Amino acid sequence: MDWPQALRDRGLRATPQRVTILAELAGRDDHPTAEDLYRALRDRHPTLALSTVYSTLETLEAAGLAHRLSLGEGRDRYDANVRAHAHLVCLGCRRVVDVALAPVAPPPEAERLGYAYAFTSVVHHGLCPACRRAGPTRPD
Amino acid sequence: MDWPQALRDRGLRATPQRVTILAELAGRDDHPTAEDLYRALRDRHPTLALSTVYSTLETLEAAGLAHRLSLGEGRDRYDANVRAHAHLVCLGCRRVVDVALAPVAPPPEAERLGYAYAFTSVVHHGLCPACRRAGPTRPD
DNA sequence: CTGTGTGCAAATGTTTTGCATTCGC
DNA sequence: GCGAATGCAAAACATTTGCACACAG
Repeated sequence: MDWPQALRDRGLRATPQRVTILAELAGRDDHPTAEDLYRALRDRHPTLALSTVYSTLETLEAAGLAHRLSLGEGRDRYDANVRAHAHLVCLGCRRVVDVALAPVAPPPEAERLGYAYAFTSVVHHGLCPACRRAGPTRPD
Repeated sequence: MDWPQALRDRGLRATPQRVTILAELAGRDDHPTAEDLYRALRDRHPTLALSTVYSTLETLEAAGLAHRLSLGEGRDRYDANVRAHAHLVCLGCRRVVDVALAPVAPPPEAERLGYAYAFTSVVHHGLCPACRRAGPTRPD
């Protein structure tokens, strides 16, 4: 994938920081946080600032090149998978995997209340195999 | 509703703080944050501490008397409506309303990957009537 | 009485902001 | 060269924690 081009196509400047962050995010499927990305890129990019990671992620999200996930963990995760999909979160280890998104209808209230419906986000929860084994009794 | 009893039924001490917080939360449908509740109760309950609101909300959630909503606003909201329902969030003003929850199936990946499926949360997004009028062009 | 809950203050962790410097275009 | 992006440090927030005192059961 030509990340510099993808950036310019949306009218964004293709700075090395943006390209690196976008490539790193797109290259992993573990839904990293800003800090995760920062730590992963520090070696290759010693002058990279954490605040640049934050502002870049905000920019990427606004440009539709990344999605932000707020799962109630105190920090946000990011996802370069921009195709429609749902998430499956482990209640034990908090791992997040992308899963298929079944078609969702807007709620009847949307029309009744006069909302312009936009989209729906779906987050499934469960216990992953490893956590099932680790602690069979764990509601969390 | 007998809040002290509801608390004791779950094995919790019915302190005045808990009763007041639970009653306030149950009496509103705007999905307040911890700070919102704290500010609303301050007058009636001058010695109430914000940290008590936080710990009480955590306790109520663990007891199944409240739900926590993480909508990516930087702070969490709470909801005493414990019946299964979805949420509809306005992209403009961030207002949150409860809406009907259509039946959701666990994603096929849950079984395929060996997850013990638990539950799914559904958040719809749209523009409320007021925000549609205010700014017709506003992706957010 | 006893142990749990509260209040207060300080700490923590994430995200944001201000500003001078750098660099893509 | 110009204006947008970056890096760095400091600030702003939400939330958590430690601990002495208060109170529900």
